Amino acid sequence: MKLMSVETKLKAAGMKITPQRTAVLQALMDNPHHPTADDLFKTIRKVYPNISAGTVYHILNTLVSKKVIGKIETADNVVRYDAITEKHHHLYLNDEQEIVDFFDEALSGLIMEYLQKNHQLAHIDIEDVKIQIIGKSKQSPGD
Amino acid sequence: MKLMSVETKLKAAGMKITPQRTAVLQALMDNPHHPTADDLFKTIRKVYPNISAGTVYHILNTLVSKKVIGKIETADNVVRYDAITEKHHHLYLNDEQEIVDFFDEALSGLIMEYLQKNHQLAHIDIEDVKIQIIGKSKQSPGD
DNA sequence: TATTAAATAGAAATTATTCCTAATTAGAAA
DNA sequence: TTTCTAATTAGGAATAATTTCTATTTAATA
Repeated sequence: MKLMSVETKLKAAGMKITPQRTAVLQALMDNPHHPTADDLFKTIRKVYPNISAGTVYHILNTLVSKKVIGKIETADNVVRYDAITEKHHHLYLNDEQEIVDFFDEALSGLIMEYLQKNHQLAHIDIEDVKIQIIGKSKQSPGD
Repeated sequence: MKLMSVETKLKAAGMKITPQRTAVLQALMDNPHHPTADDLFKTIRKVYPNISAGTVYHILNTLVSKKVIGKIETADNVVRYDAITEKHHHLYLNDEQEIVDFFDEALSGLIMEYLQKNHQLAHIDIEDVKIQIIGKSKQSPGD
């Protein structure tokens, strides 16, 4: 899964391979900072100057719906994307300036197990549990 | 904390008490469904017909910055608000159609304790941990 | 009750995203 | 290979959510 090329991923999702899709998915895979659609648009336009913003948005939506990429929740009104589809969590640092991936399968398991016992959740089919760790870098002198 | 009136909350935050602010905070406290700014605007306008949308947005921003209310993260591009500032988690049900509060201090403590030991987080000052439980109501016949 | 800094109304501006349509193109089929 | 066709894209207009602006109003203090 992790090592699939852009084209393999697109094919696996049953999507036609186009230069635009290749560029969008590659740009997202190359950027670990959970970019917005506009971030990606600007990056791609440098090498592919007449790609349309609407196309980038459209491709991102398709990739999300086919579960090739993920969306990230943010407290402002921009959608961020994530090339990593393996279950993982996020570290929201310095007032959401930075969102860092955080992998810890043991923790996910621990929580899942704990939640199974909760009667408030008895009638819920739990699909996923995501943890948001909100914090600040200790060395940052600000505030 | 929980039982403070709207006016007490505003005063405690060092904010002037205005009818608009009172209406916005009261409307949010009366709505457990994590409304958007526009939801609140429409509700308030019924009883206060010439309140301005800009004012509602502005008041909500002020309330968030003074930590009188909270923002909720969503995967689409709308900001939702939460009158409850006590630490709690959220249940995202049926593809985010519904966001339900979930209180479990024991779980929060468990996770905090677990995370303290993680060396990836050694240089992070953890301020909060939020859990998003994504799931579906079992009885829902859809999909 | 007068003063003044802060708050609001209303509208315009901005930002993020979606929608629309004609032109193009990837991949299947011949 | 070439042809065909449904899917994709460019470009721009439209929409939605939110912010900004400015003149007017108002809450709280003196």
